[in-house]
Amino acid sequence: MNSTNTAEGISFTLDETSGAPVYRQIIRQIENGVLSGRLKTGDRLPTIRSLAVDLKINPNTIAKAYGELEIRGILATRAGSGTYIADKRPEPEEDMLEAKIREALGRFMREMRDLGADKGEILRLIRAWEDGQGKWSKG
Amino acid sequence: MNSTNTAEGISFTLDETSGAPVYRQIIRQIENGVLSGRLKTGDRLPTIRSLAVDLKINPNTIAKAYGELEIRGILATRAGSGTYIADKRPEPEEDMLEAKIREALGRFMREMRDLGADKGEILRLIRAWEDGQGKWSKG
Amino acid sequence: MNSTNTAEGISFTLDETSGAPVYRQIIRQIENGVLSGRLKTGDRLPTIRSLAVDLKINPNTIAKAYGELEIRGILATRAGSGTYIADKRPEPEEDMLEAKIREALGRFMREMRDLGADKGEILRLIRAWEDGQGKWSKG
Amino acid sequence: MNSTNTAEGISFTLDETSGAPVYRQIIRQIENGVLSGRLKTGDRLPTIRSLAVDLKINPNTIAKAYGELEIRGILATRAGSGTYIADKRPEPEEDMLEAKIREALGRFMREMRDLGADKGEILRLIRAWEDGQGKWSKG
DNA sequence: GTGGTCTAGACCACA
DNA sequence: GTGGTCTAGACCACT
Repeated sequence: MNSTNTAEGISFTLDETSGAPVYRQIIRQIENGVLSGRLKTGDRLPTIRSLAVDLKINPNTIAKAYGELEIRGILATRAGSGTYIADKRPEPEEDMLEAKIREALGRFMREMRDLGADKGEILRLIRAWEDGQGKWSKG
Repeated sequence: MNSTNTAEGISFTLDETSGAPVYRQIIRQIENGVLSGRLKTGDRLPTIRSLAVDLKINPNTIAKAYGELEIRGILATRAGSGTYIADKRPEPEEDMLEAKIREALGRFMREMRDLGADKGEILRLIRAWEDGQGKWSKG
Repeated sequence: MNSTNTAEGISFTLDETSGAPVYRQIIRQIENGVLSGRLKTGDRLPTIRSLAVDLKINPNTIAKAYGELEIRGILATRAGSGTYIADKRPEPEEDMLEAKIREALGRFMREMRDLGADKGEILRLIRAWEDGQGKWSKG
Repeated sequence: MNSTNTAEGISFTLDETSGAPVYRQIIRQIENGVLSGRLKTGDRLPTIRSLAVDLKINPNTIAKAYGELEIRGILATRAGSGTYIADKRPEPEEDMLEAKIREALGRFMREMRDLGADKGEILRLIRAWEDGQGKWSKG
């Protein structure tokens, strides 16, 4: 389904099947990392070039994602040094996080229903889910 | 997050936040319905125009989704009558379904991890999930 | 009767009198080019916009033709780069080509019969046919 | 490729692959029959119903074709009796016929070129063409 | 500059 | 009233 990159406290996974723009997938994953607290002020992000190589996409696409997050004050670029999580982080933390979890859950339950899986089977699948199934272990 | 339509055995939900093209979201939901067996050969889909009104999008967008599925042999059109699930459905049923469930699960666990929810919390949230939270009841 | 475009190894001709949808005429000509071997894996097609200008039709119409062929695995799109004949081409080559030739011949003989031309006259006309009568020379 | 009907001096063949509207295919075949002289003033056409059954299409479609030809003075309907080739036939006979033959030839040569058949092969195929290959015999 | 998505709206073929 | 075709034009993703 995708390609994954792991580095400096965050790993990226692209879902090619969704049709969602790549730069937006990257933005969302950084946002989520910040919201959840896994990414903290001062943490360094992968360089544009290394990430481009790892995800096999054009550097401009990553630059666009980083650029937008910089505009929104979530990232800061120190020339010649790299890209970091900014000091000044937007306030609305806790609610945002809960809302995002709820949304992700809703999307998931909706899709599982469409695929014919009921609550029991979903619970069973998740219990059987192993950290390290490719994209759960690292980060 | 979205708008929903319910009719003739399938309901559609659009996720505006994902960035995924609307016509592709529709395609995926029909595919899933067919794979899971909820949509069967001969079932009639909502008309292009009625679905366009319900989802508040342009009819051409629905036509594009239906059109792609017709090219792929999943839908069949009877001019002046409507759009139906085709007789000739591709074979690879069971495996496809499992693969899609696994993929959806992977995407979900990945996103929940990014958001800082661990397996225990996920299980708790799903157990608390009520059918009828907007998108679970009908179908 | 039509407008013609020549570029990158394929030329397009639209027949306005037939009533056949323009996008389907384009599809058929690309299919034929692939079947006959004149179009090979990796060959680049005219850009949507340039072809639209040449044929004096709307770019969306070309996009629709290319799109259908992409769904069927005959074309591949590289965003920002162009549209190409796909690697993975369906197998049934030889039979398909013969069948298409037979069909075209049948259509033609049928139409000539309706128009009152017998076999002798048809042979005479074809022998007199000159390469370069507008649509025979290039390629 | 099609379905065929034979009756009262004209046989109809529908080409489903072309995408050309059915009613227009019918019109063209009647026009051609008249132009070539095979259909003469007073000749009776198949009834709408019988033709609809034979070609497996909706009677309205045939009614539309007959109706348009009636407007153009090529057909005449005698209530309760049937549809006939009209007395008053449009003048531009000879040139029209030649032009149509030339066009059909051009289309055919163009398509054969696309399919990779050269003049020699075309001549060979036509010489081998047998009356009675399904659509050449009757009428 | 490449293709992709979506809208709005007109007109056609068919049942 | 159903879907199909085409246009014009806006905006986006990606190279």
